[in-house]
Amino acid sequence: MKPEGVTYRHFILGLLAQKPMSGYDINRYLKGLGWLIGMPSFGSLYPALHALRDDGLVTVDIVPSCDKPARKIYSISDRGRQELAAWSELPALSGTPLKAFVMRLILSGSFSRAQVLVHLEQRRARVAEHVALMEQMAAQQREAAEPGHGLALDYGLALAAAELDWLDRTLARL
Amino acid sequence: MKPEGVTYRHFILGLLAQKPMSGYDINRYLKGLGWLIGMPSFGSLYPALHALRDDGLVTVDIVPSCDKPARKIYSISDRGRQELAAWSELPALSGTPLKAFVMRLILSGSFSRAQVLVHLEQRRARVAEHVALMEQMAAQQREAAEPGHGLALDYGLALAAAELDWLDRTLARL
DNA sequence: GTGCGCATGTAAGAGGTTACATGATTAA
DNA sequence: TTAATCATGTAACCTCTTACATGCGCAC
Repeated sequence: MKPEGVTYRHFILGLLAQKPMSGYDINRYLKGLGWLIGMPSFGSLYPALHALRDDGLVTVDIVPSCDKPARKIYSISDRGRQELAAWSELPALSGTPLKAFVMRLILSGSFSRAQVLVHLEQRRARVAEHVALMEQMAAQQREAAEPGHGLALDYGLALAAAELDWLDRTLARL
Repeated sequence: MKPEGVTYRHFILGLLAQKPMSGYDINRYLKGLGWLIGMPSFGSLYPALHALRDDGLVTVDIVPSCDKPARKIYSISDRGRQELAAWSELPALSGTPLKAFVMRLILSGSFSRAQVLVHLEQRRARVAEHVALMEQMAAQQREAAEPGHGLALDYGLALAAAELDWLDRTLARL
């Protein structure tokens, strides 16, 4: 399997593994989670659902309604579950690591406890790496006087510290 | 001017407003800032630079070198500065608010103090909104038992709290 | 002698957003 | 009557990533 950039394909598949939903349901379910990473618009949600159906990874139940358009409830299939399991083993190496991580976090209910721990530890290692990098940069250009850069580094370090803290607390709790 | 999704165009323009750089320089400059939002690859960096040049927003200085390929140092032009000023007034309404915010943060050296404060306050308001939304969702489904969703909300709230804290401290400091 | 840092660039393809189309119901 | 929620979908467009091409110098 290829590394594959941040796609909604497997993310949506994972959501359907938690419980059968329609496209509209998924959209609602994701409200409030999008502030960090942004969430798919209908223009990518519906086509993604169609693709999953065409590939046999999900099945559709059409629930007709008298007045409104028929709801289409998607459920994950056995092949879908296999694909999802394979995907969950892949390291999250994408261009926007935060996005990949948050997606896996949301899906963690479908993964084994061990798998979740691996993801959290991988993320911890990644963040720690970047903290080291940022501290190094901050030290290097103490008087380089690029004010925005300094502000951004400060912001990044603050968020990273909070994230490491959360990761440690969460790892301890499991 | 249209709202315009997250593009590197104005971001790169803003970086060149801080100091003249080559594409390779920009890439180096951005190392370490990418962990949150991801940073442009050469495949988008160089074409963006060419487009800015074609539109007369930047000028190029070719610095030949005996062995290595000639470096091309880009500098912002007056028209570029105008465009950048106009862009900085726009509210950051894109699909990935974090990305838009971090970009403006990095560029804050090119903005007026007042402008920076506006950006920080807008961000504060946004994050506070989402915190309210997340708390509401967390309260609603206390026993809904969607474990991943709960974990993601917890994560989101932790990061949001840290960000609000940073924003308040930074706003107070200016 | 293999890989990395320097330094620029192009082309194909993937993937997403925006805007549109449809249409009933309900609240301000 | 104007707007929002419910509910699905398509198509044009835009942008970015990936992979490639080139080529020197230096370190292991």
